[in-house]
Amino acid sequence: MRSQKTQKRTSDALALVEALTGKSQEMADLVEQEQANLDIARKICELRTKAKLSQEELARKVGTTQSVISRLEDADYDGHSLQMLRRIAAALEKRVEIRFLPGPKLQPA
Amino acid sequence: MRSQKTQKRTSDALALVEALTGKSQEMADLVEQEQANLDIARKICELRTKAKLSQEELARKVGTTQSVISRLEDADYDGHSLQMLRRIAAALEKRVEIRFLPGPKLQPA
DNA sequence: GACAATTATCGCATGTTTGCGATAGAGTGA
DNA sequence: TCACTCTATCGCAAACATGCGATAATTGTC
Repeated sequence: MRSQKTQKRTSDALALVEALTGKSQEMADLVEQEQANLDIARKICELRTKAKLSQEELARKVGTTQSVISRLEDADYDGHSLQMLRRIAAALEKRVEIRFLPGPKLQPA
Repeated sequence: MRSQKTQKRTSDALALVEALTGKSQEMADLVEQEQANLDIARKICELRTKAKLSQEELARKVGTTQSVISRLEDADYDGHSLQMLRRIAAALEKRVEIRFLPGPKLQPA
C-alpha cells in the first residue's frame, strides 16, 4: 500500500546530508550521527556493487540473508556492530580500521 | 540500550569541542600513525589514560558505569557496538571513523 | 599492616541486533 | 502483459550488548 516511500536509500540520504553540510554549523552537528551512519551504509553499498555482488550473493558470503544486508545499507540504521562490519569486510576481502580522530567534524576557525 | 536518535548525552562534550577548533587537521595525521594498527580496547584505554580519567570518570561522561568501561577495555572483548564507540569518542572529544582497507591484514614493514 | 583509589569480574534485568522467512515494490526484458 | 531479478520492509525468536550493583583484586601511599 505504499506509494511513494520506496527506494529512499543511501543515495537520497547522501544528497540530503550534502545539502545540509555547509549551511550552518549547528545543522552539521545535528546531522553528524546520520552522516556517520550514512558513511557506513554507503561504503558497504559501494564495496558490494563494485564487487558486482547482489545483496543475496553478499549475504551468502557473509553467512546471513539478504534482508540483513539491506538493513545494513539503510542509512537510517545505526545499530551496526563491529562484528558484522568485520564479517562484511572479510567477505569482500577488506579489513575494518577504527580510528579516533580529534573532534567531531571541526572546521578550522 | 537507548536509541542513538533520542540520546543527547554527548551535548556537553560537543560544546567543549566547539571551543577547541583550529588544531584538528594537523593532529589527524599523528593520530592516524599512532593508532592505525592498535586494538580497540587498547585505543580506548590509551585515550582514557591520556585524558587523565579513571574508568569511573569516563563512565560518568559516557553515561554508564565503571564496569562497562572495564569490559570495553578488555582485550578479549570483541562485541563492541558502534554506538558505544561513538559515545566513548564523544566523551573524549573524538570522533569515530570507519574505513574499509584493502587486504585481510597487511603488515607494514 | 591499614587505608584509599582504581580496576576486574560476577550475575541478572533490559534493550538491541541478528537470523530468517515472507512479501511487496522497483526495474528489466521478452 | 508476464516472468525474472534485485531490493526494501515487516514480524518474530534467539543471541548478544548494555545497565547496574556488588564485590574481589590490584595498585599506591602512609
